[in-house]
Amino acid sequence: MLVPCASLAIAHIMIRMADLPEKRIRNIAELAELAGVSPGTVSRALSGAGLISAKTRTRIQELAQMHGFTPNAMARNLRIQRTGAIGVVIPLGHEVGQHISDPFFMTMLGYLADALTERGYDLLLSRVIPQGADWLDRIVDSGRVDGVIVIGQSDQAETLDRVAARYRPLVVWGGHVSGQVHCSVGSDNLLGGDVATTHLIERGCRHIAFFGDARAQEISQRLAGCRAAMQRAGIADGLRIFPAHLTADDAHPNIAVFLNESDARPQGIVAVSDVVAMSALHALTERGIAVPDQVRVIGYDDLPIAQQTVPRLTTVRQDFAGGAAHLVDLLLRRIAGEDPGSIVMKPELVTRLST
Amino acid sequence: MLVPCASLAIAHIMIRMADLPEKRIRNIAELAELAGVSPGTVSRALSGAGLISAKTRTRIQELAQMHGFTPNAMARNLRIQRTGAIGVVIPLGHEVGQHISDPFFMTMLGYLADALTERGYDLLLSRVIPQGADWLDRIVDSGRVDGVIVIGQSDQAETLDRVAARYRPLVVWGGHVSGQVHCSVGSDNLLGGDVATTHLIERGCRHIAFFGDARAQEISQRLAGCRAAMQRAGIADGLRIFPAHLTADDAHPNIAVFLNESDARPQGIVAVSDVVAMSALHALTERGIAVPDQVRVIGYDDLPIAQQTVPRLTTVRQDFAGGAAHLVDLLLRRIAGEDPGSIVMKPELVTRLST
DNA sequence: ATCCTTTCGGCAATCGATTGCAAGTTAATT
DNA sequence: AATTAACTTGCAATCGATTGCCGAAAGGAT
Repeated sequence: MLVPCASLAIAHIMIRMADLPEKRIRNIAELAELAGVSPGTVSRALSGAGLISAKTRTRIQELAQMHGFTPNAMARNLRIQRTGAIGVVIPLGHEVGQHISDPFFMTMLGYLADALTERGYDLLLSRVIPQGADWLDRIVDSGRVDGVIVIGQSDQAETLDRVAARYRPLVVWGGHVSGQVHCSVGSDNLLGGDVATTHLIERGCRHIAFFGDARAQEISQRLAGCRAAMQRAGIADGLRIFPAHLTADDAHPNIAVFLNESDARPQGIVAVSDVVAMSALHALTERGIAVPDQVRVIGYDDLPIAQQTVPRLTTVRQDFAGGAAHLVDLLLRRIAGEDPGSIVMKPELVTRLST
Repeated sequence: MLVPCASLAIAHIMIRMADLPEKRIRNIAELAELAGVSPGTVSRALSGAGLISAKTRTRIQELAQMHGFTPNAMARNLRIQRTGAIGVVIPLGHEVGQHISDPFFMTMLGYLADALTERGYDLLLSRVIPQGADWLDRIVDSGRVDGVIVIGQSDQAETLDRVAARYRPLVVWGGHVSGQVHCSVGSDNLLGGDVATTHLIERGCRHIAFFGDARAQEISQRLAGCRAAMQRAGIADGLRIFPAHLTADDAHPNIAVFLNESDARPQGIVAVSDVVAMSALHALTERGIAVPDQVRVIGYDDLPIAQQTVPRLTTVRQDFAGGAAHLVDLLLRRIAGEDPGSIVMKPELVTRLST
């Protein structure tokens, strides 16, 4: 059966050419007629399971292969009442400008694609700017997906909770707050913010700037962690907040403005993502401010780019691979009828050269 | 009609709670019974078009809204013979290690998601490692999509041509070669390689290293352009080729090895992507080699990260937004039965500080 | 050779929405 | 008032695969 790829391809072409003039098999009934059996039998033969003799099965399977026939997925879906697809939604709520090409989304998306494909599901990607109250309702009620994964809570916690109350197969990447209705997977943002800030404090920083837009739930949690750490160190009033946008393009000029205005330059910067941290690094380098000697910078996420910056970025690592696996796992269990709870993972400090 | 979000949400919940005990509408027939009309009428009312009196239409639409009913998409798809989804395929052929989180794919994917959503299509994402000859056949024959966009030709030109010969709604992002069967959109890679190399030559480089794996079609074209430029300058033997992997993680150590081994250090590096260029920058910076003073580096793509490197990366810009728009446009025209040809866009030199 | 137990395979209903055709209703015209 | 025209709506077939149920055939045991 094993032949070199090239000749296999050629064989394919020849078979198709020979078949096309003859007849193109469009559905199970036609193949059944060709094989001299009933449509039901063909269905059983192709779907693997079912009571059917081994020889008819292989005969029909070979016939199907020869004619390049695949049963129509839509008809199948309609009958068995599942689509085999999972919706992955990226809500761009609190920042209209945030682009899907943000490496954070993409890293997550890549892992999700892998995990879902592995389990035999397709991935239906939706990028939505949540407006009105029913953006999520439209997706879950569309009947196109068996379940939905939402990447990031943005500022849509209410909507998520409302939909989760009636639609079980919904899992969200993001932070967890007590009383939350929807099932979430994410790292402990409070702890993460604390760890980052504590690290800077240990390095001697007393004036610290937090770069991030606290309207998003995850980020406000990190900010709370940051505050807690400073309070504990007795330097609560050394904190300044700069609502940096997450878009790389926007962040840079804004940060430059901030550094100019800021009367007391911070000794440390807690950035809400590696992308923002990278922009900060860039702005600092450009005006000749040495990192980490004059200002220390810590990022969040530990995306691949964090290792490519100059200097390499100290950051708070989120386990995206593990998170994606959990998201898929919880979702499939919910589809199966179980009711698993949320998962909160521990973030991890990765010390490199920017602090 | 305009009420604050919060109260709208509450109203929603109340309506649902009131309805659930009563009855949940599962299909058009049930809604028809409730409204005292036939299923056909309901279908006409909800699908917008069709001859139906305005008052029955609004009555039924309001009823549907009240019960949160949306017609089943699978049944609809089966009947009208279209899925409303476009498959976007990322073949990871020539490099098994290449990850979907590569910013190049993601930038493209973002633009495609926007363009498709705008036209009312869903995006079904497939990340495949092409093995066997029928990885693409399986996708186009699955009956789950109305058309397919393949991002990157990788080393799969044969397969693409074979499938394109029988499956019309297929468009590929990548280079164009004469005699190619499949419809492609991409920039002129030969010209791009030439432009990049010529730029380095003008800056005084005579020994140039090409960082890229020429097994992929697009890349071999860029290499050819690079060769042409050097030939024209009469320094054809100043070219060295290093088959860098595109993965950021892999590239860095490999590049380090190359710089060690390489007896005559190149004066210029033509990188096959911004990601590879970034790795090169990093490797050079780490061993104290000044860019651009000792070695000049030029990238390819002009991804957002190209502006965030230190020094800012000179690169050959590909117009991804325009490319994505073209991909979608050509695909929809092919679905509609037209037969538009391939598109080759002009790459553009973006001079920054790394050369 | 007969009867009983398995295994195979056919029949037909079903999933839920769409749509051509025809019947029914209302409005308009002479 | 009668006839025609213009709308609405209902009926039923259709998209293509799946699956419960039942008859038929095959194999085994006595």
